[in-house]
Amino acid sequence: MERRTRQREAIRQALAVADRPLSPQELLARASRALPGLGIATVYRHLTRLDREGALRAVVLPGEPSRYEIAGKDHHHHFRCRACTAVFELPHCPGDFERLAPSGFLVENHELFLMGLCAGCRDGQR
Amino acid sequence: MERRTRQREAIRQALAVADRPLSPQELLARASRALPGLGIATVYRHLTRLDREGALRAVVLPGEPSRYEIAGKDHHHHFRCRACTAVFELPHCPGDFERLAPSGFLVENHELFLMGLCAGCRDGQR
DNA sequence: GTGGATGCAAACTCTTTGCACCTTG
DNA sequence: CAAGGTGCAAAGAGTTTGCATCCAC
Repeated sequence: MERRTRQREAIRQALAVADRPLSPQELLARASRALPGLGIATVYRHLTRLDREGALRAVVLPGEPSRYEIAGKDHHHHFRCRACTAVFELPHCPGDFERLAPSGFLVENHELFLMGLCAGCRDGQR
Repeated sequence: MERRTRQREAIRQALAVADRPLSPQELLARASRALPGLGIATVYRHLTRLDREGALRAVVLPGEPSRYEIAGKDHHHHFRCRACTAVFELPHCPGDFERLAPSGFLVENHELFLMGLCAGCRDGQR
Protein backbone atom coordinates (compact mmCIF):
# COMPACT_ATOMS: atom_id res chain seq x y z
CA MET A 1 0.00 0.00 0.00
CA GLU A 2 1.14 3.51 -0.71
CA ARG A 3 2.27 5.86 2.02
CA ARG A 4 2.16 9.61 2.12
CA THR A 5 5.71 10.69 2.80
CA ARG A 6 7.35 14.08 2.89
CA GLN A 7 9.54 13.09 -0.05
CA ARG A 8 6.60 12.13 -2.20
CA GLU A 9 4.78 15.36 -1.41
CA ALA A 10 7.85 17.51 -2.06
CA ILE A 11 8.36 15.84 -5.44
CA ARG A 12 4.71 16.11 -6.44
CA GLN A 13 4.59 19.71 -5.38
CA ALA A 14 7.75 20.66 -7.26
CA LEU A 15 6.33 19.05 -10.39
CA ALA A 16 2.94 20.64 -9.89
CA VAL A 17 4.25 24.20 -9.71
CA ALA A 18 6.86 23.84 -12.46
CA ASP A 19 6.35 26.07 -15.46
CA ARG A 20 8.15 23.69 -17.77
CA PRO A 21 9.20 20.02 -17.90
CA LEU A 22 11.94 19.22 -15.40
CA SER A 23 14.83 16.82 -15.61
CA PRO A 24 15.42 14.54 -12.63
CA GLN A 25 18.29 16.77 -11.48
CA GLU A 26 16.22 19.93 -11.80
CA LEU A 27 13.43 18.23 -9.92
CA LEU A 28 15.84 17.18 -7.18
CA ALA A 29 17.11 20.74 -6.88
CA ARG A 30 13.61 22.15 -6.52
CA ALA A 31 12.21 19.51 -4.22
CA SER A 32 15.35 19.72 -2.07
CA ARG A 33 14.52 23.31 -1.24
CA ALA A 34 11.45 22.05 0.57
CA LEU A 35 13.13 18.94 1.91
CA PRO A 36 16.93 19.11 2.24
CA GLY A 37 18.68 15.77 2.11
CA LEU A 38 16.34 14.36 -0.49
CA GLY A 39 18.18 11.79 -2.61
CA ILE A 40 18.27 11.47 -6.36
CA ALA A 41 17.33 7.80 -6.13
CA THR A 42 14.08 8.73 -4.41
CA VAL A 43 13.35 11.21 -7.19
CA TYR A 44 13.81 8.48 -9.78
CA ARG A 45 11.69 6.05 -7.81
CA HIS A 46 8.83 8.50 -7.65
CA LEU A 47 9.16 9.50 -11.27
CA THR A 48 8.86 5.85 -12.22
CA ARG A 49 5.88 5.40 -9.98
CA LEU A 50 4.07 8.57 -10.96
CA ASP A 51 4.61 7.63 -14.58
CA ARG A 52 3.10 4.20 -13.98
CA GLU A 53 0.15 5.86 -12.26
CA GLY A 54 -0.29 8.17 -15.21
CA ALA A 55 0.23 11.22 -12.99
CA LEU A 56 3.00 12.61 -15.15
CA ARG A 57 4.19 12.69 -18.69
CA ALA A 58 7.70 12.09 -19.97
CA VAL A 59 9.10 14.58 -22.46
CA VAL A 60 11.96 12.99 -24.37
CA LEU A 61 14.13 15.08 -26.68
CA PRO A 62 17.04 13.94 -28.83
CA GLY A 63 20.32 14.18 -26.98
CA GLU A 64 18.80 15.41 -23.75
CA PRO A 65 17.90 13.71 -20.51
CA SER A 66 14.19 13.00 -20.16
CA ARG A 67 12.09 15.67 -18.58
CA TYR A 68 8.82 15.22 -16.77
CA GLU A 69 5.73 17.32 -16.38
CA ILE A 70 2.55 16.88 -14.45
CA ALA A 71 -0.24 15.18 -16.35
CA GLY A 72 -3.63 16.79 -16.83
CA LYS A 73 -2.49 20.00 -18.40
CA ASP A 74 -4.17 20.89 -21.64
CA HIS A 75 -2.76 18.89 -24.47
CA HIS A 76 0.32 20.63 -25.86
CA HIS A 77 3.74 20.13 -27.37
CA HIS A 78 7.25 21.51 -26.91
CA PHE A 79 9.86 23.65 -28.53
CA ARG A 80 13.53 23.30 -27.70
CA CYS A 81 16.03 26.04 -28.40
CA ARG A 82 19.26 24.56 -29.72
CA ALA A 83 21.28 27.47 -28.34
CA CYS A 84 20.10 27.66 -24.72
CA THR A 85 18.53 24.15 -24.64
CA ALA A 86 15.51 25.51 -22.80
CA VAL A 87 12.23 23.77 -23.49
CA PHE A 88 9.10 25.82 -24.02
CA GLU A 89 5.49 24.76 -24.06
CA LEU A 90 3.53 25.40 -27.21
CA PRO A 91 -0.09 26.36 -26.80
CA HIS A 92 -1.59 24.75 -29.90
CA CYS A 93 -1.79 21.31 -31.39
CA PRO A 94 -2.74 20.96 -35.02
CA GLY A 95 -4.35 17.60 -34.30
CA ASP A 96 -5.75 15.30 -36.94
CA PHE A 97 -2.77 12.99 -37.08
CA GLU A 98 -4.83 9.85 -37.55
CA ARG A 99 -4.87 10.29 -41.29
CA LEU A 100 -1.06 10.03 -41.44
CA ALA A 101 -1.05 6.39 -40.38
CA PRO A 102 -1.47 3.54 -42.83
CA SER A 103 -4.96 2.13 -42.97
CA GLY A 104 -5.62 -0.44 -40.28
CA PHE A 105 -3.34 1.33 -37.82
CA LEU A 106 -4.79 2.71 -34.63
CA VAL A 107 -3.32 6.02 -33.53
CA GLU A 108 -3.63 6.35 -29.78
CA ASN A 109 -1.15 9.10 -29.08
CA HIS A 110 1.33 11.41 -30.70
CA GLU A 111 4.35 13.53 -29.91
CA LEU A 112 5.46 16.64 -31.70
CA PHE A 113 8.63 18.62 -31.07
CA LEU A 114 9.76 21.78 -32.72
CA MET A 115 13.42 22.75 -32.65
CA GLY A 116 15.21 25.94 -33.50
CA LEU A 117 16.05 29.21 -31.83
CA CYS A 118 13.98 30.95 -29.21
CA ALA A 119 13.36 34.67 -29.49
CA GLY A 120 16.12 35.53 -27.00
CA CYS A 121 18.84 33.44 -28.61
CA ARG A 122 17.85 34.61 -32.04
CA ASP A 123 18.46 38.17 -30.97
CA GLY A 124 21.70 37.33 -29.22
CA GLN A 125 23.19 35.61 -32.25
CA ARG A 126 22.57 38.47 -34.55
CA MET B 1 40.73 16.93 -43.94
CA GLU B 2 38.58 13.87 -44.16
CA ARG B 3 39.88 10.44 -45.12
CA ARG B 4 38.09 7.57 -46.71
CA THR B 5 38.59 4.62 -44.40
CA ARG B 6 37.18 1.13 -44.40
CA GLN B 7 35.42 1.83 -41.11
CA ARG B 8 33.68 4.89 -42.43
CA GLU B 9 32.52 3.06 -45.52
CA ALA B 10 31.28 0.05 -43.57
CA ILE B 11 29.28 2.30 -41.28
CA ARG B 12 27.83 4.39 -44.10
CA GLN B 13 26.94 1.30 -46.05
CA ALA B 14 25.23 -0.40 -43.10
CA LEU B 15 23.17 2.74 -42.55
CA ALA B 16 22.42 3.11 -46.22
CA VAL B 17 20.97 -0.36 -46.64
CA ALA B 18 19.07 -0.42 -43.36
CA ASP B 19 15.32 -0.74 -43.70
CA ARG B 20 14.71 1.03 -40.42
CA PRO B 21 16.52 3.32 -37.97
CA LEU B 22 19.36 1.53 -36.16
CA SER B 23 20.72 1.94 -32.66
CA PRO B 24 24.52 2.29 -32.28
CA GLN B 25 24.76 -1.33 -31.17
CA GLU B 26 22.68 -2.57 -34.09
CA LEU B 27 24.81 -0.51 -36.40
CA LEU B 28 27.98 -1.96 -34.92
CA ALA B 29 26.61 -5.47 -35.38
CA ARG B 30 25.81 -4.86 -39.03
CA ALA B 31 28.94 -2.96 -39.94
CA SER B 32 31.05 -5.56 -38.14
CA ARG B 33 29.89 -8.18 -40.57
CA ALA B 34 31.69 -6.27 -43.31
CA LEU B 35 34.61 -5.27 -41.10
CA PRO B 36 35.26 -7.50 -38.09
CA GLY B 37 37.04 -5.79 -35.22
CA LEU B 38 35.21 -2.53 -35.71
CA GLY B 39 34.90 -0.76 -32.37
CA ILE B 40 31.85 0.83 -30.84
CA ALA B 41 33.78 4.07 -30.24
CA THR B 42 34.37 4.40 -33.95
CA VAL B 43 30.67 3.91 -34.57
CA TYR B 44 29.87 6.72 -32.17
CA ARG B 45 32.52 8.97 -33.69
CA HIS B 46 31.07 8.50 -37.14
CA LEU B 47 27.51 8.90 -35.96
CA THR B 48 28.52 12.21 -34.41
CA ARG B 49 30.29 13.27 -37.52
CA LEU B 50 27.66 12.15 -39.99
CA ASP B 51 25.11 13.93 -37.87
CA ARG B 52 27.16 17.13 -37.97
CA GLU B 53 27.47 16.79 -41.72
CA GLY B 54 23.74 16.33 -41.96
CA ALA B 55 24.19 12.89 -43.52
CA LEU B 56 21.97 11.18 -41.00
CA ARG B 57 19.03 11.79 -38.79
CA ALA B 58 18.50 10.81 -35.16
CA VAL B 59 15.23 9.13 -34.29
CA VAL B 60 14.53 9.36 -30.58
CA LEU B 61 11.54 7.63 -29.08
CA PRO B 62 10.46 7.88 -25.47
CA GLY B 63 11.96 5.07 -23.44
CA GLU B 64 14.06 3.71 -26.29
CA PRO B 65 17.72 4.15 -27.21
CA SER B 66 18.37 6.62 -30.04
CA ARG B 67 18.32 5.24 -33.53
CA TYR B 68 19.83 6.70 -36.64
CA GLU B 69 18.81 6.62 -40.26
CA ILE B 70 20.42 7.89 -43.40
CA ALA B 71 19.42 11.39 -44.39
CA GLY B 72 18.14 12.18 -47.84
CA LYS B 73 15.15 9.96 -47.71
CA ASP B 74 12.00 11.85 -48.33
CA HIS B 75 11.04 13.73 -45.22
CA HIS B 76 8.93 11.45 -43.06
CA HIS B 77 8.01 10.53 -39.53
CA HIS B 78 7.52 7.36 -37.55
CA PHE B 79 4.86 5.27 -35.95
CA ARG B 80 5.66 2.93 -33.09
CA CYS B 81 3.37 0.06 -32.21
CA ARG B 82 3.08 -0.29 -28.45
CA ALA B 83 2.37 -4.00 -28.75
CA CYS B 84 5.20 -5.19 -30.99
CA THR B 85 7.45 -2.07 -30.54
CA ALA B 86 8.17 -2.05 -34.27
CA VAL B 87 8.83 1.34 -35.79
CA PHE B 88 7.20 2.12 -39.13
CA GLU B 89 7.91 4.94 -41.49
CA LEU B 90 5.03 7.21 -42.34
CA PRO B 91 4.86 8.55 -45.87
CA HIS B 92 3.33 11.97 -45.25
CA CYS B 93 4.17 15.02 -43.22
CA PRO B 94 1.49 17.61 -42.61
CA GLY B 95 4.13 20.35 -42.50
CA ASP B 96 3.44 23.95 -41.65
CA PHE B 97 4.57 23.75 -38.04
CA GLU B 98 6.12 27.19 -37.97
CA ARG B 99 2.86 28.78 -36.96
CA LEU B 100 2.79 26.76 -33.74
CA ALA B 101 5.80 28.54 -32.29
CA PRO B 102 5.57 31.82 -30.40
CA SER B 103 6.39 34.87 -32.46
CA GLY B 104 10.10 35.61 -32.62
CA PHE B 105 10.95 31.89 -32.50
CA LEU B 106 12.74 30.31 -35.41
CA VAL B 107 11.59 26.80 -36.25
CA GLU B 108 14.42 24.91 -37.92
CA ASN B 109 13.26 21.37 -37.53
CA HIS B 110 10.53 19.20 -36.12
CA GLU B 111 9.83 15.68 -34.98
CA LEU B 112 6.53 13.89 -35.02
CA PHE B 113 5.79 10.45 -33.64
CA LEU B 114 2.57 8.56 -33.72
CA MET B 115 1.98 5.73 -31.29
CA GLY B 116 -0.67 3.09 -31.13
CA LEU B 117 -1.31 -0.31 -32.62
CA CYS B 118 -0.20 -1.46 -36.04
CA ALA B 119 -2.62 -3.32 -38.28
CA GLY B 120 -1.22 -6.72 -37.32
CA CYS B 121 -1.37 -6.22 -33.56
CA ARG B 122 -4.79 -4.67 -33.81
CA ASP B 123 -6.09 -7.82 -35.46
CA GLY B 124 -4.33 -10.06 -33.00
CA GLN B 125 -5.82 -8.32 -30.00
CA ARG B 126 -9.34 -8.56 -31.22
C1' DG C 1 5.79 -3.50 15.42
C1' DT C 2 5.76 -4.28 10.36
C1' DG C 3 6.47 -3.38 5.82
C1' DG C 4 6.98 0.17 2.62
C1' DA C 5 10.14 4.24 1.83
C1' DT C 6 14.56 6.46 2.03
C1' DG C 7 19.58 7.70 1.53
C1' DC C 8 23.85 6.18 0.35
C1' DA C 9 26.93 4.04 -2.49
C1' DA C 10 27.88 0.65 -5.71
C1' DA C 11 26.49 -1.23 -10.02
C1' DC C 12 24.92 -0.70 -14.75
C1' DT C 13 24.29 1.18 -19.27
C1' DC C 14 25.24 4.27 -22.70
C1' DT C 15 28.42 7.49 -24.60
C1' DT C 16 32.77 10.09 -24.75
C1' DT C 17 37.72 10.63 -24.36
C1' DG C 18 42.93 9.73 -23.83
C1' DC C 19 46.46 7.54 -25.92
C1' DA C 20 49.50 4.59 -28.47
C1' DC C 21 49.41 2.53 -32.84
C1' DC C 22 47.90 2.31 -37.63
C1' DT C 23 46.56 4.09 -42.30
C1' DT C 24 45.54 7.31 -45.89
C1' DG C 25 47.03 10.68 -48.97
C1' DC D 1 56.08 10.93 -43.39
C1' DA D 2 52.50 13.79 -41.31
C1' DA D 3 47.97 14.13 -39.76
C1' DG D 4 43.83 12.10 -39.19
C1' DG D 5 41.56 7.65 -37.84
C1' DT D 6 41.16 3.49 -34.98
C1' DG D 7 40.78 0.20 -31.05
C1' DC D 8 41.09 -0.38 -26.41
C1' DA D 9 40.28 0.80 -21.95
C1' DA D 10 39.20 4.17 -18.73
C1' DA D 11 36.33 7.98 -17.63
C1' DG D 12 31.82 10.41 -17.57
C1' DA D 13 26.91 10.99 -17.30
C1' DG D 14 22.49 9.28 -16.29
C1' DT D 15 19.78 5.80 -14.06
C1' DT D 16 18.91 1.65 -11.26
C1' DT D 17 19.55 -1.37 -7.37
C1' DG D 18 21.13 -3.58 -2.81
C1' DC D 19 20.90 -2.83 1.80
C1' DA D 20 20.70 -1.06 6.40
C1' DT D 21 17.93 2.30 8.54
C1' DC D 22 13.83 5.06 9.05
C1' DC D 23 9.09 6.10 9.65
C1' DA D 24 3.96 6.00 8.33
C1' DC D 25 0.33 3.41 9.58
